[in-house]
Amino acid sequence: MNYFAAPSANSTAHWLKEELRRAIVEMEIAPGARLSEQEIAVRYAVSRQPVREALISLANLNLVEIRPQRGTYVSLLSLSRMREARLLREAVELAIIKQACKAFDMTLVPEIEANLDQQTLHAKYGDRQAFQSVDAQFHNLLARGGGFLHAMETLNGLKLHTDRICKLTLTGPDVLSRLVDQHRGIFAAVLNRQEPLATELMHKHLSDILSFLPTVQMQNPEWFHQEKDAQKLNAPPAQKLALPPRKVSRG
Amino acid sequence: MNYFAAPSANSTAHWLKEELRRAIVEMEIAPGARLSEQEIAVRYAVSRQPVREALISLANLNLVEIRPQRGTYVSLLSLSRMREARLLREAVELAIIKQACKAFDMTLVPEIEANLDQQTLHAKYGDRQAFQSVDAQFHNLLARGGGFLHAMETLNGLKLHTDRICKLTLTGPDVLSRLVDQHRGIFAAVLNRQEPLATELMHKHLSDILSFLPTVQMQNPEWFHQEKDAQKLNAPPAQKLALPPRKVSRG
DNA sequence: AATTTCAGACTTGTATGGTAGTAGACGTAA
DNA sequence: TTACGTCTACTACCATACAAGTCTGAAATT
Repeated sequence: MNYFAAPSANSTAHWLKEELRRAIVEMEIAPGARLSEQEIAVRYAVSRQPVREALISLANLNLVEIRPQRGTYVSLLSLSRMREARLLREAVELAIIKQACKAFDMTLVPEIEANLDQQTLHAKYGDRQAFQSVDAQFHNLLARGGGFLHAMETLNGLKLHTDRICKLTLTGPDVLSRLVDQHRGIFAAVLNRQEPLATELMHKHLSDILSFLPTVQMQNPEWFHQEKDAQKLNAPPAQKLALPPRKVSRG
Repeated sequence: MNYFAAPSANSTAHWLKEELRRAIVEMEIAPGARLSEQEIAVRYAVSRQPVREALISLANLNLVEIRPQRGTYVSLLSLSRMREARLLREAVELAIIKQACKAFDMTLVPEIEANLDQQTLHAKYGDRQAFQSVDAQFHNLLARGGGFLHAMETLNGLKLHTDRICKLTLTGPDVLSRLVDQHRGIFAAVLNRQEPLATELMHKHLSDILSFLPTVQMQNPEWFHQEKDAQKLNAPPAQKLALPPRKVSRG
């Protein structure tokens, strides 16, 4: 049957797109780095065409920037984009939570509880990558429970802008388990139909996503777009906490 | 210079993508219609490769569906998608309006007023296509005024899902001029920093986008995904008003 | 008549050669 | 030293050829 066949889910182009997306979000390829079609083609032992198509899709996601006849580069991190994306994501998530509190699809409850258990586990062992994956799934499940079967596309599109920063800042079991607690609180509030509480918790949950942003930017200015901060737009307060000065190098 | 160079803005592929996007949104190509790479290539006198790349981008926008080795088809209209998109768009627009009421970039005021005048003109002459274009620009200007420089991407992505329906239902000067009045009201409320009024007006403005949807679906069921309406999700009340039974044919 | 098989005419996916445009090194001249 | 052409080695873009999967329909079989 294969009803939900993604566009050529088995094709080289699709596979490459996913692989490159992962590598970019995981910061294995630094923001601003060059991505030559030719080089990628030989590295993955495929022709240039699938590479090209993968890059086009990534450009549509704003993860790379194709400059014609010049080169293709991993998009730099943009403060204004991230702040906007965070704000818009909050708007979307709150709309979802509201609906979820009105009517929730109870058949999803077991799946969500299993998901929360996985979160706990990954947090315990500090497996950030696995946690982020399950975290995304949690938010998608909330959306589905609230009756939003397609919102995850918009949501994931917005999340993409902040995922790279989260990869850097979600370090250590303490940070992760704090997030799990927030998730459990939100889910409980939804099940209890406590809309004001649920929205308040979700707001708090999303608020400190960018707390560490200034620190990261300070330590790695070459990753960021230099932009006049004319647009403050809910600028997060500078965080004083120390951030591990990890530098990411290309594989 | 060319700082904001869109990815290959002059390329054949980009040009084709825009052309096909327009044709699909304007319903010149019916939902469900087949789009052969070969056929498009000969029609526009280009090779298959740029066509292919254009279709990939359109698939990323959910405007077409590529089924490997089978064919490429214009996406069907989906009730659930449209309802969700409308709801999410409202969430985003309200978030923007809130910010706009807090602090608005006054340098944009002349541009917006000029835009409103254009709306009035297009409405007067019943030029729906021009109106829709200027309408989109109005909402983008509001976003920019509120400090959102990138939100238009998310916004336009959500709008895409309902644009085809709006093309069918925005008929006649009376409907259009009503929308202009709503726009003027919203903008005035923003300038006067009347947040509750502004959000209320925006809510009303967006609420009846899908009013005519059941009628359209009744008259052209072949354009729609057949879906169990298990997800009612703010189902709009069936409208009794007569809709011109216009059938759209391929060019 | 009903079912299976198989050949062919499609479809999209991939590989590769060639083209036009860009950037940077280099030499030359002021 | 600085400014300005030229040349060369890149780049993404496009066209073409080939490969592989899918559907259709007619012919062979039951």
